[in-house]
Amino acid sequence: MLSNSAKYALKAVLYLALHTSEDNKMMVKDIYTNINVPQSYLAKLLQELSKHDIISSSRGPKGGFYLSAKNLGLPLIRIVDVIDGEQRLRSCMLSIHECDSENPCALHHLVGNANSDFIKNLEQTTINELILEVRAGKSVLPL
Amino acid sequence: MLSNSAKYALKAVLYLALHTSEDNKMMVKDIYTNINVPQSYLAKLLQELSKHDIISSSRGPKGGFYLSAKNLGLPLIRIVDVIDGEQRLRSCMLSIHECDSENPCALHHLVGNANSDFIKNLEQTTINELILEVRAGKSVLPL
DNA sequence: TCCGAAATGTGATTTTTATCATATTCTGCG
DNA sequence: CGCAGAATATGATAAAAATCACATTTCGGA
Repeated sequence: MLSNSAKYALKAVLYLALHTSEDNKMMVKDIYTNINVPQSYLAKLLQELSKHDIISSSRGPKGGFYLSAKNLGLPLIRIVDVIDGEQRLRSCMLSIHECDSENPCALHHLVGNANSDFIKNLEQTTINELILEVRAGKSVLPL
Repeated sequence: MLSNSAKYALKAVLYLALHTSEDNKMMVKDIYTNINVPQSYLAKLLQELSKHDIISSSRGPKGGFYLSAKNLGLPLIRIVDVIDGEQRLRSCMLSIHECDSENPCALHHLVGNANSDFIKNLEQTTINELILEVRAGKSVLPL
């Protein structure tokens, strides 16, 4: 469903959302231990996210990664689409091309709306909204 | 969610369910073209399924793979558990161990009951039930 | 202006998954 | 019995995903 990379990326972004801001950046080496992702792998992922303007960064001393207000408004789907590509999440359970709700493959009913609901949620929920829930204690981030 | 192998296995089993029986067996070479799975890869998967008594087989001339009445009564989950292992399907969206509905991780709500519903369906639906739906025209198997 | 701290870019290595190939064993039939 | 047709066993190769390593660029501050 989600690749390891996408999960890592989500974790990292959520962590940044909780702990950084424009004037409180964070370096990879201070992040990776906290979210339990291999250092240089995380570095690569963050660079990718940064390149696609999903997170922000600045180099040099006092530099690091962070989330701007603008970044916080992005829907979660952006993260997984950038890392996994848009296909992966949206492919049919049996990887059959001609499968949709009009012409459902045999497993379609079993999945039900599971997958499409999940995608819809990822599209409609912003990073910020998710963080608000965490702060409100409605969910947890035991990264 | 499901590995390629698991998808292949599901396709193969469904195909066998539709087209074989105790006295109408089928060889890999007559199956693989129909379900669009590489021949020797399919062979390996069928052997694995056979070893775990999910499908039946017999060697020699007039031999091949088939589904017995007993096989038909198995729940679909058996197929994916044998091929993918029991962990894969059941791991949390962020691969966080301590994540369940009691103590939901941040993404838990986004997935909603999607995943657990799917698993439940796989557990409760037998191969035969699925095939009946296909025969009744309620769903399609464009393998 | 120069040094060091940080991200960035590039590519090599390892591990897992998918795929292919081939030798071996079993079994029905003449 | 013996041969040919089938699954079974084993392991080699290819491709993709995950991981690691290091040289390069950029930038703030002394």
